[in-house]
Amino acid sequence: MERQSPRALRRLKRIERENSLRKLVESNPLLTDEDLAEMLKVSVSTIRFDRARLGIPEVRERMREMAERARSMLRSLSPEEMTGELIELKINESGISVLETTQEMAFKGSNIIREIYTFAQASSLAMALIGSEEVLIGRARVSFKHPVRVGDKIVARSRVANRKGNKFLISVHSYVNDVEVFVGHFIVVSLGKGG
Amino acid sequence: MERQSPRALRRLKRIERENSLRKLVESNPLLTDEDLAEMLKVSVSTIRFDRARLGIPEVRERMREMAERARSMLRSLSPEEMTGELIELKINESGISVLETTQEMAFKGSNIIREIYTFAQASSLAMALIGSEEVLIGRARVSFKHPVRVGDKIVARSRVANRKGNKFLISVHSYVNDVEVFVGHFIVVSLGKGG
DNA sequence: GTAGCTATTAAGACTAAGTGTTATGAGGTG
DNA sequence: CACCTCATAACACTTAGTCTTAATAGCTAC
Repeated sequence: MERQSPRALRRLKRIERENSLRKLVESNPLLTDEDLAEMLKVSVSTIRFDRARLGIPEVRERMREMAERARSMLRSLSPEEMTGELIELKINESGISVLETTQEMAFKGSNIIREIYTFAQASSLAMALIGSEEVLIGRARVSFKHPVRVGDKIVARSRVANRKGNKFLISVHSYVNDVEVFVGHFIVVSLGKGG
Repeated sequence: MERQSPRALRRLKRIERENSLRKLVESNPLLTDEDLAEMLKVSVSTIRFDRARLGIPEVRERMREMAERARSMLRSLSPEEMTGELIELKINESGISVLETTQEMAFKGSNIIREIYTFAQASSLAMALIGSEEVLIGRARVSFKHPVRVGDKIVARSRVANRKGNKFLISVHSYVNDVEVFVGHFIVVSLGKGG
């Protein structure tokens, strides 16, 4: 183990530092060269050379990338958007919503959409049917008939099938190109007034 | 309608521009003063004065804010994190996951967690139980026993109740402080090998 | 009609967090 | 000794601002 020359050791030290640098930047892309220099106990110049070697862009560029990616991801992942767009709504009667699926909604390394999204669209549509602010899902019986793929546009149609007091039985059928991909029956409970 | 003095008209024009500015920046926070100046057909100086009046920070600050917010939101909203953390897993037998709930997971203006998250945690835990890459949910019967609130830590316990070929019946019970908040029965289908 | 107000534009000096290039020095090597 | 690698430093430049202070255009009020 003592066979390494001091020169090789110095090189090793540099490579080690570069690995740390990579990890640091990855875990927190908002660190400036100065921050990094302090953390790794080297000068700012060294950090700059390291970054150049590793092809890591400057903090502002990293920020810009994050902000941009965030803009598109937050769109597709925010509760507002993962539930689809309401295109028809008759309170206490029926409603239709459409969800455009994107890569972010798919299983990693696959183009199959996670069932959560189909469920989220259907359940939020069911809840929207009730003309009340405070609504909760009690039970649900759902069936995923057919896998949905990235790019598919899911059309969910729902209607109130039954009502007993503040409990609504709502059925939702979702389609992709007229193929039924999902059927769900939700029991939704309205807590506030107005339901 | 002709009663307005030219002076008042000029003021109106400015206020109108400031409204446009506000909207532009809100819809795309990554626009520089130069971009904005071009869009609104005024000089960069004017944009700077307007921003100062309106208290809109510079583009880099806006970027930083977005990037920062993105970091925390992506954490809580990304499929990886909205499904909780696996803390125990016996393939084809049983598993436990824990989900820490945050404000982002709640209904707007409320501290009640959207049912989707309980469902997402449970369904992904059910899928994780199967030792196969390609897994789909066939059916599910779920019951939301009790509302979950922001800050609650949901512990989901699941086990394989039955198996017929590549179809698994998996039950999941979720608790917050030993109170059962969710029960679900999932039929999960394994497509790949290894199940 | 000239002084004054408002909105806009411009100009000057400064900042952060870089870029890219070119020294300079410290340690070790052939 | 000359040479190499690595770390550091020094210098000029960039972007997208900051803050302050003019300068101008267009109208108004006395």
